[in-house]
Amino acid sequence: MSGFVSLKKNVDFRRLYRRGKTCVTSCVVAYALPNRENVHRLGITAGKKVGGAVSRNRAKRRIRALLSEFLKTEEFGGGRNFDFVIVARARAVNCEHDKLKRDFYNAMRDALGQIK
RNA sequence: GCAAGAAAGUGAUAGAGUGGAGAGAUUUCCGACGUGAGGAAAGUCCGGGCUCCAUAGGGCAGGAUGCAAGCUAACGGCUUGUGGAGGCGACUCUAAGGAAAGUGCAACAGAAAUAUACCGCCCGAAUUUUUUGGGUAAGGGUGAAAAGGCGAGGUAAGAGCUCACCCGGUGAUAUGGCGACUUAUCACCGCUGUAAACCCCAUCCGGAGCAACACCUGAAUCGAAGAUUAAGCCGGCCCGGCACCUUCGGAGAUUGGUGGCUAGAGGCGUGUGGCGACAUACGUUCGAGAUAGAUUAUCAUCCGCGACAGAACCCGGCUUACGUGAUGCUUAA
Repeated sequence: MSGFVSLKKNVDFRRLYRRGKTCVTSCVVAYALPNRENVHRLGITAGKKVGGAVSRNRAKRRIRALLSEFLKTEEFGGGRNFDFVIVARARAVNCEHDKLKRDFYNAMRDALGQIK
């Protein structure tokens, strides 16, 4: 995995919700903000609306896999490091992979585009 | 009807964890095992281990349990039985002590709900349409429930008022059984239901939990000692004081790390004992232990088209959820 660590503290989540650049799609909500660390950091939120423990774990796994894929693509230039918070919505559990991937990529492009 | 069990497979690409080496939050390389989610991991309803705290002994309060004998580390669990209920049957269900210790409650209906008299029946009185005093609980009607049932005697009419038989209860004796209980005889009684109302009786129960607990690191801070003048502050300088630095000791925070942590009241097989739960001997077998939390993502193929659902200290149960396929024995037609 081309590296990121997990975002743990509630303070960090609140900072992203308040100041981060955001984009909403039907499957996910993405927040992004450049950080001063030398790694990317990722926090995933899957609330009770998503489902039970099985559903929530599945949503988190799908999103984590997509992000590691995304960080390796050409269009993500690199250079700076970012904090991400991805909120999983109920559809992220069972929808088609293509749709989730399209939504996720759109959300990330949009959020990162706002920063640049 | 019962019992016991399964909980899709294969391949490709990418990734994760674990071990080692470099590197030093990220990351690079190498290797191994083919390694890894449940029957309920769930609900957190009981019980136990383990840890810390409390504890002379006893009682009250509070809570739990409630047919018997057994099994078990223990249990509110399980086994085998007893009584009761259901089913043609295989079989299933049962929170099953006490209402004859006391208190409470019993809507509506009904005359009356633990004590009574609306209609009726009988006797008397007045009036002769009826009214009124008394007796009675056979009959009517109400209700979830109405004074044990039926027959005879008895009576003005009736009534366990008396008697025979039956039904039920309590007690005593005897029979069989370790026991719950069973069967029989005798005596007394005829008493509404409700204890998942209070209550009574018997038995049991200290509290909190792995975010327990132990250790390491040691921020601000306190005390003591020391050291440097080239270096901060106090006035121009020295001394001195404060701060800084070093050492020792105290106290130890949010955070962080390590242990606790997984081989166990374990699984499987065979033998022995037991109707059985289970016990025991021997043999054999095993390996998630994460810490924002891994145990996958995507595609292909296949078919029966994939239910309920995600370990968090560990075990024994209970309860609840669950698509499909399939096994054995038995019952009825």
